[in-house]
Amino acid sequence: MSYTYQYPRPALTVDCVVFGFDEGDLKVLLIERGLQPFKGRWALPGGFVRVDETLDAAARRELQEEAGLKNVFLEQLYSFGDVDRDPRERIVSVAYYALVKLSEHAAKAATDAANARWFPLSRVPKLAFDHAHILGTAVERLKGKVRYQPIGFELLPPRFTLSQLQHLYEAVLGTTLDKRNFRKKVLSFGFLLPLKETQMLGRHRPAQLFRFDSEKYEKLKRRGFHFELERHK
Amino acid sequence: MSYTYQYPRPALTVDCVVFGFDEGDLKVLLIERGLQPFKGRWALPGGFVRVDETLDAAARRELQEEAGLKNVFLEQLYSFGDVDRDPRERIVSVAYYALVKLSEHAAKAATDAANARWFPLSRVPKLAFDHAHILGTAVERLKGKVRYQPIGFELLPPRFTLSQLQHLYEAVLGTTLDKRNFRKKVLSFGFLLPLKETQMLGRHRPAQLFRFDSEKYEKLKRRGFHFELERHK
DNA sequence: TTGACATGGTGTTAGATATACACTAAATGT
DNA sequence: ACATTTAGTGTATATCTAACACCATGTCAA
Repeated sequence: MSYTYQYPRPALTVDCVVFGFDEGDLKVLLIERGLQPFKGRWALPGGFVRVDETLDAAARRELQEEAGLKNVFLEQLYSFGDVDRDPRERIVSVAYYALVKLSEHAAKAATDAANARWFPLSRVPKLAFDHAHILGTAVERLKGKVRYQPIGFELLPPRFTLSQLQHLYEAVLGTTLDKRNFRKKVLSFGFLLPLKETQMLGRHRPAQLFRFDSEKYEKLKRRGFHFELERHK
Repeated sequence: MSYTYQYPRPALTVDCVVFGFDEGDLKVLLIERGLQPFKGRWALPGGFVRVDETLDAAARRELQEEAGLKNVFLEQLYSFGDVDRDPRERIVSVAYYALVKLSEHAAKAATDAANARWFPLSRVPKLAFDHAHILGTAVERLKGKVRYQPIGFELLPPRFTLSQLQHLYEAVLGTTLDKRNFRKKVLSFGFLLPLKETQMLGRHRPAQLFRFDSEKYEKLKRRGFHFELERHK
């Protein structure tokens, strides 16, 4: 079976930059390519867009198929259309970025796809195609976005400590933050719910656990509240 | 001549939201469709991506062909891929937005494309395809972007008064701003160069003209300066 | 020529927000 | 019990934001 058109058409793919956070490190999920071109190189999960699925659906399907990921935060990033970005033929790729709670998904991903691995951002290997460029764009976007939308919580377990939250922001923004000022600010927002439980890890004082109250956040947002953590520079 | 592929492929287009600013109004450039579908309806300028041109190049070519526009500020907006967004067949569109100095381009556009017209954002007619959705996305993006990047100047003549600048920001953000605070802030940035000339328009005191000093802005940016006008809300 | 009109241009103050900074608390392991 | 490690807390200062009113300079018409 084949399909014929009057004019030549670029092929259309989606590629996903999947971020996770663990042990104080921001990580990205990569797939080892089993086929040419770039056989053996690491690449972003992705694949061709089917003619009967939306772009978002294609991205979600690829995440499921290649990494065993479901129900993750997913947002379109940018479309990459350099003429020579794929050596085979003209391929335009719509890139997405996803945020996953590593605590929940690490196990699954390991079993579903033996050729998938998490890499700390500081130790990403040489990537196939223009994927290094896409990854760079995604990191920039994430940095910009965490400041004014509470998406950081998508990278943490459902229950987390304020220190975890602070370390996440420090990793994403590439800065260090003042503990007292950070706590004062995030608690002042009013959408962090202290739980009854605490977390004991290591030989030191246990930490209060919180969860992100998204209903409360939505309510605040509708009333004109605007999230903003750490202004630029 | 025809082109055959093993799997069906969506067609790929670019569409451009072209913004202009005039008489205190933010405007958008639309094209009246001469062919089915949506014959006679207004639509965003755009067209098919050729297999040997980048996405940016396709957007620039369409702006040139359909609206006589050259050398304008152009940035990718978002890619729209709903399955039924075009009644003919599956078409994915990479949307761009452009900012043009109406003072310079209004005349050209009028002659180059008889079926092109500027509409104030408040009087946009019913649009073809999902173009109303694309336009809405572009307006949101513009609103967000003017706050933290000095792109407003792309919509003004090379020499402008502070009142013009303020009215532009008021139109884009949909608010009113305090004149003294606004002037204090933009002048404090240090990239507005007062010119020797003034502008006399109407029977009142003439206004000082300024130009945007982009070299100075770039220098400041490299030193860690970060433009920010009117924080959210 | 004078006065009405229209827009241009200018500073200060009070309140809110951001920043800098150091010690005690509670658990564990030796 | 003490050494170690991370959790948790308040205040003072500097900076930024927001609110606010009047005079200046031109044109036009009476």
